Amino acid sequence: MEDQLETGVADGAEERTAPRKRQARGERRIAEIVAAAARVLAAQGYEKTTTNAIAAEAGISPGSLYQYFRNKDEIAAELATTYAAGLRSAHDAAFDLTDVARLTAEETVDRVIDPILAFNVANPGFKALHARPDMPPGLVAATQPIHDALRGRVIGLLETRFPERSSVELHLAAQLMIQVVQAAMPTITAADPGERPVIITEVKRMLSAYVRELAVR
Amino acid sequence: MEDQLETGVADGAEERTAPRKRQARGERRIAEIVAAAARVLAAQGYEKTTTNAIAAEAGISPGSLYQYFRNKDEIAAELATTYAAGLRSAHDAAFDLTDVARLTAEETVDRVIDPILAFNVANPGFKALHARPDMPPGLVAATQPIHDALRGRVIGLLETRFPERSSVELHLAAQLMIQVVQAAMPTITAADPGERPVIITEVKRMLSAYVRELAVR
Amino acid sequence: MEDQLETGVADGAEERTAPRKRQARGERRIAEIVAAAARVLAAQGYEKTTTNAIAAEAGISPGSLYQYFRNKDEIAAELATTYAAGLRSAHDAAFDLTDVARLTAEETVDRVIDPILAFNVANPGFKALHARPDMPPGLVAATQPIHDALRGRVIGLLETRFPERSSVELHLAAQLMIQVVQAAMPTITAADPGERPVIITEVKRMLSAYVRELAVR
Amino acid sequence: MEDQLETGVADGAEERTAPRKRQARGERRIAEIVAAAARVLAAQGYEKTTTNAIAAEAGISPGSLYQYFRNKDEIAAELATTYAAGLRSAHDAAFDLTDVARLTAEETVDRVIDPILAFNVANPGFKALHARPDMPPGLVAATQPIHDALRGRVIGLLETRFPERSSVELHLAAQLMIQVVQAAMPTITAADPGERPVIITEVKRMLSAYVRELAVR
DNA sequence: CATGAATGAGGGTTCATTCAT
DNA sequence: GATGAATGAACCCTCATTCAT
Repeated sequence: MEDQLETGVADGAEERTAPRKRQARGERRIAEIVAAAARVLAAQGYEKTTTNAIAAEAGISPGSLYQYFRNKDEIAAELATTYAAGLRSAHDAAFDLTDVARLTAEETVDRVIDPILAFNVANPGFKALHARPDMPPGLVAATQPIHDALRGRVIGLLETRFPERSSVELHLAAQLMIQVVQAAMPTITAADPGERPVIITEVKRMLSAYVRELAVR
Repeated sequence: MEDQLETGVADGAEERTAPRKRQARGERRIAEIVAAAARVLAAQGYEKTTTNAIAAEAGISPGSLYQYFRNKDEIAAELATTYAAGLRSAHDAAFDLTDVARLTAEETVDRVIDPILAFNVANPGFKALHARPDMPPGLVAATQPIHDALRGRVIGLLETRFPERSSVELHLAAQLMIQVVQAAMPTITAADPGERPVIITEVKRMLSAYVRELAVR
Repeated sequence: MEDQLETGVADGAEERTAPRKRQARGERRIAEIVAAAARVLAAQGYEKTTTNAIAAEAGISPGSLYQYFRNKDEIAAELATTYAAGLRSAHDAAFDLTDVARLTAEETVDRVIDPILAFNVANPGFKALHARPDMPPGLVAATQPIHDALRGRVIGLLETRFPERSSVELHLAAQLMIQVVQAAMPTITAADPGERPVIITEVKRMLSAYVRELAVR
Repeated sequence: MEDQLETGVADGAEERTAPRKRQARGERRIAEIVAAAARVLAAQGYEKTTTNAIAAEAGISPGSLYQYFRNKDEIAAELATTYAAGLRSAHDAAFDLTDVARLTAEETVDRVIDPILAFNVANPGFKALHARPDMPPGLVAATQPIHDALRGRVIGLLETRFPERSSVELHLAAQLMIQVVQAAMPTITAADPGERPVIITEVKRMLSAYVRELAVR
């Protein structure tokens, strides 16, 4: 899954000059650092994650970090961007809007939730980046794209499913649905793997009920 | 315990009041410190809250903090206890289990949520104390009572309303409902006060739908 | 043995006015504080002994300490003085210079050492007051009387026993003998009580050999 | 270990020296810090020695200390190790067990004491590291090797000289002899350099007498 | 570019001492 | 006098960041 972190990033800008290689190397380094940050973040949480620990995990010197990032928050921001991309492509794989109108509430919910769940489980550092009261402003800004991308997807799905509902309504609904999943995530990941389906089912029940309510509102 | 301090000093009326006054002063100080901590916590979040900042906010010296608390976590723990009590009494005012069985889903949800919402709005430091992956163990322990108390209330209400549901089911349902509210709280408090009712309504819709689903499951 | 701490201090100045009682109370307080200090010192060592701990042990408030002593060192100084007196009277009981000239080396050594050993064992706080490189100057000065008193006694004994030896020689010899005992004290007190006699015997052997050497020098 | 750091970097000569230089710099820094610690320790004693003072004395920042040592005790431990090595080699220079059996008591004593005396005079920080009741456990452990090494030497010498004595006896004798020297050290170093020989002679007399007693016991 | 030693402002906490009551 | 809350400088240590090599 850490591999994913590099996917979709370094391709597309294949120039053929000397700087290119350096550029490529730089991007690889950035990816390595970000992957290291993800690992440390997953293990320690945001506040207890030190830049030295990230550097050590990435196998480079502390000083080198600052060749690529101006400060700690910027690393987190880059990781957030990476996560946004990863989540986007995870959703891409599952999303197919062609027959959304015919989906049951349960199916709709599955389409929204399952990729999020899978992504959270596969990327344990993800949760350390969630909006929290004491997040530094820079990180808040950096985290925004993730949420925007995610919400955009869900809004798109809801719009297709409920064309009669207002944009504001769906915006709010999408946000709320996502928040519910994220709120339940710690409980899910902390639970015994065998117990997780029970919790997930409960979350889905709530969301399905909500989607149904949205239909008849 | 406090009484004991006064016992055995049978002579002199001022001997009886002096300790009480000091006692009272001590409790007032503790309350002041905790209130100051709540303010700083609300503004800065847990990790960025320094003991010096709490002391300054409370108008005392750093050393004085430690006359009343052994360390930073203990201050947070005391605040958590205070919040637990506040939340309990907020719920007490709203809770009346006598006719719960006749409640509609909407009414049930209101009973659960409204006190929580009001409490969160009134106590902006509350959110800084929520369980997070990188919380110090002492704070985790200190925060537990709040969650337990809250969940206990909600479980009690659900049990009365849905006697046919299993304890495990209701336990999970209660936890999930609370998580939803807490997850939506940042959005609510961050929103323009005029916009809040819309968001709150949406949250309640989701929960009401869930409660209804719980009834017919 | 703590009783001893009060002995020989408060008597001799028995005035009969109002201040007298207060004076007496003050001296009793001082004695209590000093005794408390001795206990804490014995348990914690000099550096780890806090004035608050002494106050608590004495059953008074920190502020009250400073009614009787200007600072921490002064308490230690007073304890040192008390110890000097105690040691003096301990020696008084054992010393009888009338027939010293006829004493064997072993007997001479016993006379010097036994009271010191007994005193050290009985007053576990004594060792915390010994001259050490990091002692505050005030305490150094305060400790001096103990050593002077002790050395004075031993010099007196040696002078009687070895009238032919120069004062400088005996001064040095006395100091050295005392140092040896003090140096061995931690080993003795730390040892299993059953093992102590073996160590003590060894110390005495060394000193006896030295005293004999002093005779034939 | 150090070698390993250089292995696997087969290209480039500067690649081979750079680590060595850095390594060397690190070891020099450690030595500087330890030397600074010795100076501060000599002047202030263990408890009053602050890490900031050591850093200042070493001409570095407080934080830099912790690049090389995990905490204050570890610095002391390193100094203790250094002292142990220094003392060992000081003894090595003076020790030659081949003809110990023929040594007079005086010569035996000289062999034991002279290196210790010289070492103490040359290393004024040494005394601050001696076992005391209130020493932090880490320092106790760190100091142990010094004493063990020293005692081992003396025991070895005594065993060669007095093969008929039991191991327990010699163990005790060695410890006592060392304690005597250490106990007399403050007096010696504090004394006017011109006066020192007199004191030293006296100490040696006592120990010689003891060694003689050991022979005829 | 890479290194990793160096920095130094704070962080939480302690404690001898003071002072209002 | 007695109290104990209050003080605040200082302690040990951390870590994001910089800089000489």
